[in-house]
Amino acid sequence: MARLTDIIEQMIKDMIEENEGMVEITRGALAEKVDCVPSQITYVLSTRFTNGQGYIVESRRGGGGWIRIKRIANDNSTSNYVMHILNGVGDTLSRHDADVYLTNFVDYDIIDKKTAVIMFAATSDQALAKVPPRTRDLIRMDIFKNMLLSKAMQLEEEEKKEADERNEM
Amino acid sequence: MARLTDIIEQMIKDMIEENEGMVEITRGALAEKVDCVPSQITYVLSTRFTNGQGYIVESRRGGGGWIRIKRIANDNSTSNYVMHILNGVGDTLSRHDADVYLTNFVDYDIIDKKTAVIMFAATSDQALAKVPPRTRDLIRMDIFKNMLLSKAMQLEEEEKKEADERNEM
DNA sequence: TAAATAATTGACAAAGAAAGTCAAAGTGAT
DNA sequence: ATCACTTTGACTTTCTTTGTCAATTATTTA
Repeated sequence: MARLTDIIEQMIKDMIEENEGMVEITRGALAEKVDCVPSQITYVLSTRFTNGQGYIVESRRGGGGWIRIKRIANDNSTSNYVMHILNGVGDTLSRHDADVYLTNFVDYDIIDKKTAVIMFAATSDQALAKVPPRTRDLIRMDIFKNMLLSKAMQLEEEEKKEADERNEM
Repeated sequence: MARLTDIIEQMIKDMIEENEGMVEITRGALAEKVDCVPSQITYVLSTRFTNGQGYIVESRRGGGGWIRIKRIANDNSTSNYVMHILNGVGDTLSRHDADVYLTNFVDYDIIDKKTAVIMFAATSDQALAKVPPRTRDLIRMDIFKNMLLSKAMQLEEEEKKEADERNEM
């Protein structure tokens, strides 16, 4: 089961973790360590470290080249952040991408793990089994957006309440 | 006559039993063991391991793909209650009935209000606007059951943890 | 200094390895 | 004989792995 992809993904994430949000590698060296072709690294980066997944990847070719992977910091207010995501996403959402978003939200403390599990359940393939495959990702997105919108409203209310309490002092 | 379906069903259930509620298989391998076409496994999963029957099935395609089957253990009071509800409801769920159930769950302290709001959003007509009206209530029920099942699993885990803590004293 | 060479990553395509879908054909109860 | 359930298989979609060649940059050499 240990897919190469997953091993590489984890290695990079560990490195990022150890390095406070940023890591610089050379593709060839990492490939050698994992014993795979270099383009495998490229593949992992393009499927697991995209913008939507909260990463910025920069690189430089040529002798002495490198690949730098940064984790995007989340310094907005949380309700703003959610609204930002909400506006950025398109019309369709694969099961996998839903998972990625939710994991991110949990990591950034926007939703708690229990809520994430519920949201995952609501957008799972099993829940949508009776939806024709053609439209499944569309429906999934609608459900996801609706839940997220509710969440954003909850967050906004909480933030407002907190602000009020501060003002009363 | 031992139907293939039944044999496969039993095999999977045995595996789940041995594995504390969860197994991960590859469809092809299991099919080979039973000497049937892979889609037979799919059939068994979709008829015998549904949400209503207390199972959550996830999968992933592609190289290194898998199918994961989780069952709710069902030996605890609250999760038992939720499962009871889950089995009692039919195959379809109107928007209004969803609302009634959720209000009830909140009243009975099975889910908190925030979660209820999320679950409401997931089953709202707006979320399901693109689902043809004829099947909308069916899909709504599937989503509802999936979320509820996840919730039941969470509750069960919590209860187990609490019991453990009591035992440690 | 200009040109060649070596060292890197990038883009994309092809092949491989799963699982998913769907409809047709088979079986068994009633 | 019908109806629901099972079984099968061809085809599709998704994800992974590998490979090739192009683009870019640094370094060496003439």
